[in-house]
Amino acid sequence: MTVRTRFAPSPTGVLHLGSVRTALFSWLYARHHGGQFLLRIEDTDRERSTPENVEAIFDGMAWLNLTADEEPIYQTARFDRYREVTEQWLAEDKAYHCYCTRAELEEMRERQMAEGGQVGYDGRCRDRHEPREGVDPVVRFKNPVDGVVVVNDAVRGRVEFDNGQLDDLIIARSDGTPTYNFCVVIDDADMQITHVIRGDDHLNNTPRQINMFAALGATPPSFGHLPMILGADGAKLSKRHGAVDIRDYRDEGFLPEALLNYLVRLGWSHGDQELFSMEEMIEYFDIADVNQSASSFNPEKLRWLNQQYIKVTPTATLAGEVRPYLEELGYDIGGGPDPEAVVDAYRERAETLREMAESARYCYVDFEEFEAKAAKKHLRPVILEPLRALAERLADLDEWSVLEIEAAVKETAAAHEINMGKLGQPLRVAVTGAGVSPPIDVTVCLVGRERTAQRLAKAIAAIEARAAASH
RNA sequence: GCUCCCUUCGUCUAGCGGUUAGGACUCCGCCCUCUCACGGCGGCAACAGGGGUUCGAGUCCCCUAGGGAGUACCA
Repeated sequence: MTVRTRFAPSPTGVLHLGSVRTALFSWLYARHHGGQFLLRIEDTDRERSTPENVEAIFDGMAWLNLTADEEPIYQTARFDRYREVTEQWLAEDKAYHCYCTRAELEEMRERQMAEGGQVGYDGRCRDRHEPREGVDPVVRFKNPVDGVVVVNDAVRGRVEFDNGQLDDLIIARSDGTPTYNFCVVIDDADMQITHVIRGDDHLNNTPRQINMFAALGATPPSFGHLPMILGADGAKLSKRHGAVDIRDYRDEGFLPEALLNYLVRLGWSHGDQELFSMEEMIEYFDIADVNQSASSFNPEKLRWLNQQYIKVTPTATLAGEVRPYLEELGYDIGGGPDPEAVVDAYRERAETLREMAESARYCYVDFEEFEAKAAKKHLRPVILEPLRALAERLADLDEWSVLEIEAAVKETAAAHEINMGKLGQPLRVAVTGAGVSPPIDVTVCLVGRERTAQRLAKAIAAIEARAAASH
């Protein structure tokens, strides 16, 4: 039997971290077993579903490269099918019309709550078929009244539910539209889904669904319920914990592989391994190795992982990835170094693409002022002569290369009998405006011959002014 | 309230009856070093509590506590 999994998001919200991990696990499971991974848009809630959210889902999945093997299924396109089953169940006495009003249901719930027992529909319309004036009925599924439903969950193990605890759920609203639990069952059956991997929050729905599979005369798929992802503080993941929308992570400069690598380790592990290529994930992933407990989202570790990926991504690829960020920051790329050079200089000192682009600002944009603290410490009169000599030396360089620049700095320092650091830091502040940058030869090379000359002149003038002021 | 799920360093996790309880992120030292990083080395830090079972329990069972989910004409 070919494995078929599905990811079934509801476009009532954007694609977020937790959904993505669910999608990833489903995708990995299918890939691991050489099966198919499908996408289904659960848009039966027409009030809250939006085309923008549908777009956000496709967009996110495409960015992450979590490709589906067949065209996506839209539940709204399948209303005829759902109606067909509803009619059939009504005819077979597997479902019934319920004429209870919302007020009546509310009252029942309150009474049950007050009595301290279980809360749920009591089935009062099971044997009351006559219509009631002014009430559009809902259709309820006749859940078995006794016996137990056993869920052999791939991650939880055997879980039993008493049918007595389950009530007759609504499968069609009074306006005729079908509801979630019902659609899921029909779709999973029709799509021939073999393995349902979904969030923990659905574990309680599973016994009802299994009962409906039976009513349909279909074999239920295997189930695997994933633990939740919590925010860093252990509370439910929300906006408070930073980005929720998966696209925000792209905007911040995370690489899709890094995000996926981070997510795969939330609730799953393969010994002590932290870094997984997509091939390795597919090869090693097993639903049986999935944890049973919820895990907290740790932004620091995601950042660390992202850097691990930045470090090994080929230069040309990475340059292509940072380009949009450089542009977004308004840099004139043509008027500065090749992004490939920036990428190689910064791959070991940036955790995100955005950070990388921001750090490289001085390569493309002239600064007005030297950073006060750095200037005070490094742009001092003592360094005036060496800096002048270096400026001259640099201006005369035949070739503007890291090697030539390195030699120029070293020889100038030696000629003035000072350490590399004594000259390097002032030079760094002069050409970048601040005290932190890649190795000085690389930095100067990045800044370019012209800007280096201008900025050195500016620094020298600043030091001269400072010297004059102190006299 | 009722039903179901969960519980190893701050966080992610390894562990599958006998371990000095391992790794990763974070943090702190040291080394490397022209700054920042990277890298290397070292350090801080955990079996929720209580009962059993067993020669022996982080590992098996029960209870308690604490988290979470569901209990919608949401998905």
